[in-house]
Amino acid sequence: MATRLKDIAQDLGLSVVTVSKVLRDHPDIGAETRKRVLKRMKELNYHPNLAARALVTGQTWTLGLVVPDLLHPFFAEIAKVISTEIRKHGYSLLIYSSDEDPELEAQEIRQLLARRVDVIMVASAQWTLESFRQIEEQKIPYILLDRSLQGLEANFIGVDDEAVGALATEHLIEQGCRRIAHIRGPEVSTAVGRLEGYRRVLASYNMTPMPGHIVSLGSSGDSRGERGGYDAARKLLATKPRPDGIFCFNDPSAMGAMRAIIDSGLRIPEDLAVVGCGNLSFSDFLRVPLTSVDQGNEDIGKRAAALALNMARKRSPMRPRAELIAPHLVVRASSRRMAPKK
Amino acid sequence: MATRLKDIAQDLGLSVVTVSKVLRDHPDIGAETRKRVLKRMKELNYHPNLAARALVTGQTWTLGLVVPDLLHPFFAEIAKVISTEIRKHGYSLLIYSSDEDPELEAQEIRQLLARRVDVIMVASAQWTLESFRQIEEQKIPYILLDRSLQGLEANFIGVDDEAVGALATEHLIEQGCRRIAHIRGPEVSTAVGRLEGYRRVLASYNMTPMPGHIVSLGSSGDSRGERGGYDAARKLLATKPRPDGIFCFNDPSAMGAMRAIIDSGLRIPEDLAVVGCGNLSFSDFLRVPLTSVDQGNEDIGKRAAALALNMARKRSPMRPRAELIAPHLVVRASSRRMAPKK
DNA sequence: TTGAAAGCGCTACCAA
DNA sequence: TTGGTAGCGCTTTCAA
Repeated sequence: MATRLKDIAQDLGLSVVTVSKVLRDHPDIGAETRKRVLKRMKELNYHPNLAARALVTGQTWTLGLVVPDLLHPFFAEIAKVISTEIRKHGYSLLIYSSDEDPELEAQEIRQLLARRVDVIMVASAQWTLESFRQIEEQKIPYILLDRSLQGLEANFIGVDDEAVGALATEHLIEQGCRRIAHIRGPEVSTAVGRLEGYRRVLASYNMTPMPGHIVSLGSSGDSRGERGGYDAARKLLATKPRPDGIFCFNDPSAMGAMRAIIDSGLRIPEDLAVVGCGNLSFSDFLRVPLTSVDQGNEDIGKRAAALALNMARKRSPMRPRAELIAPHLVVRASSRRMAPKK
Repeated sequence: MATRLKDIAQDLGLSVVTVSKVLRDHPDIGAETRKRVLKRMKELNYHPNLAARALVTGQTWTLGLVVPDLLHPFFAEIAKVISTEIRKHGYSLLIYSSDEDPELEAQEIRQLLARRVDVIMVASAQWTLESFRQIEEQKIPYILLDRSLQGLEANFIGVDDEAVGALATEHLIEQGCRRIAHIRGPEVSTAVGRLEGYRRVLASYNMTPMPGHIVSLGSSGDSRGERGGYDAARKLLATKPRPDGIFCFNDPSAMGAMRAIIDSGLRIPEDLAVVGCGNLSFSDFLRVPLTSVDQGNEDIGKRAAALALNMARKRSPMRPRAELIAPHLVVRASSRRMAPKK
């Protein structure tokens, strides 16, 4: 059906090998021959069969990416950046969305193994290390994105989550908040780290979270956390004393929380200051523009792409390395209670 | 490196063929043999090499998707839904983000051809039909998503854009708007269709767009249209008479437009009603919750997946078919100027 | 500078 | 029920 090297070779009275060499810019080919071959390739609209090539070379020129939710702008951006960066070097990206389901994720990783991708990247919802042991067994290089796993010494690229929590909490304190609550995420490293940073800063100010002031984002399934943030904030608003500042695990949950606050007739930031994390592109357009910790989404994607390309080329495994990205705060109306200090 | 059929066959004193048959659940295999083989496969953590299989069968079990901007929630949702749907049937998805660049898109389509994916899906930023002629030449089935192309008789799945424009415009008229402006999108079928619907409804009410009341979203590069919407709205606000309603090409541009309106001290919807399109998940959380035309994102993804699976199986090409999805309006505060009629 | 032979891991076909 | 042979389209190696 599709044109093959053989067709071109026959047309031109050459051998398949010669044509193959032209295809790959092999040096020892006569200028005239090369020209003829290239011309014929163009005429026939020839595309080399990458599956066949992969079978011989062992390289698929394909990378794999598994994220928990491709619709979440954070992961969408990472996917987009990686895809764009690696394309420049001839690689393509298989993308899977695991829906935060460890079983689905494991299945997707198995797919990636069967497809012999050159590098696997995962933002994992996994509880166990089994999937990663399997990857290691096949000697396929892999990178953990955003979320690290206990007991797994692997390449990791993500934000410094403790710094995220610290930054947000410190900011709220500076804005005069004294009863700072936290809406925490699920049991993955990001949520744990942010909680840790929050606790650490409070402690350093001799403060301590009041009872009921750390509440969990329920796993509301498909949603990114808007619903969970709403519900969590309702709980917080019912506590006494009421918090005067909330650090939310991420921006969607912060959006939900802000809605709950506004619905209850309170003002942001006067009655309650809110800080999120992710600095999503629409933060500026919300009812109250949202202060958020920026985790350098694009940076994460770019570094992941660069590392992956590096690993795809190297045959010898390198020592796993963790790249922690420093977060920074973007202050907007949702937390601005003091005049900016100079 | 990785385990092969041959390894398992040797271990068990069987032929490769027999093992291969077990792998594919071929009926005529002894129960005992099957059990032994499966056991050994599990032990060795065997994954069939799909590249090798693809070479023989001509099927890659891979579908390709090209979108203009994976970070745009509309396309992110389509990508996610398709990926999720096809996985159930053993297919994986290669995703590319073309950045609205026809040249990049053409390149990505060429990649997909080289990779012999079973079906190609494209939300195209193309001006010419060349890429699609190439796809046709290779006899790879393809589906156009969201945007159709003039003169190309192809499978298409997307919203009925004229209906989108009509729905939005009619709604604004019902809300008492009399000078309805339109912020139109770039020169692709979606923008053209929505403009057409807008014009048609105005005409049916014996209205006509005032001079300067149709303004173009500039191509502000990477952005989804927030910036373009802002700039476009500024232009509209400077016209006399000023519009009292704006139908925006999509939600991001509507967000930008609303910001411009608020910045200029006008009220939404009292002074100016705004309607967007896309019904993105955060529409509810904006400064003024945004009325938007829902184009059935999930539905588009599901139908695309179903059609693609169908095409991947069939060897015989079917007649191209267009599936138009009927949009519906989601009314929120940004346009609600009248009490709901009963 | 060119090409013949071998083989990548798997499946299709047909014979035992 | 099992397996030998051939071959998918390409690259690698080595000889001409």
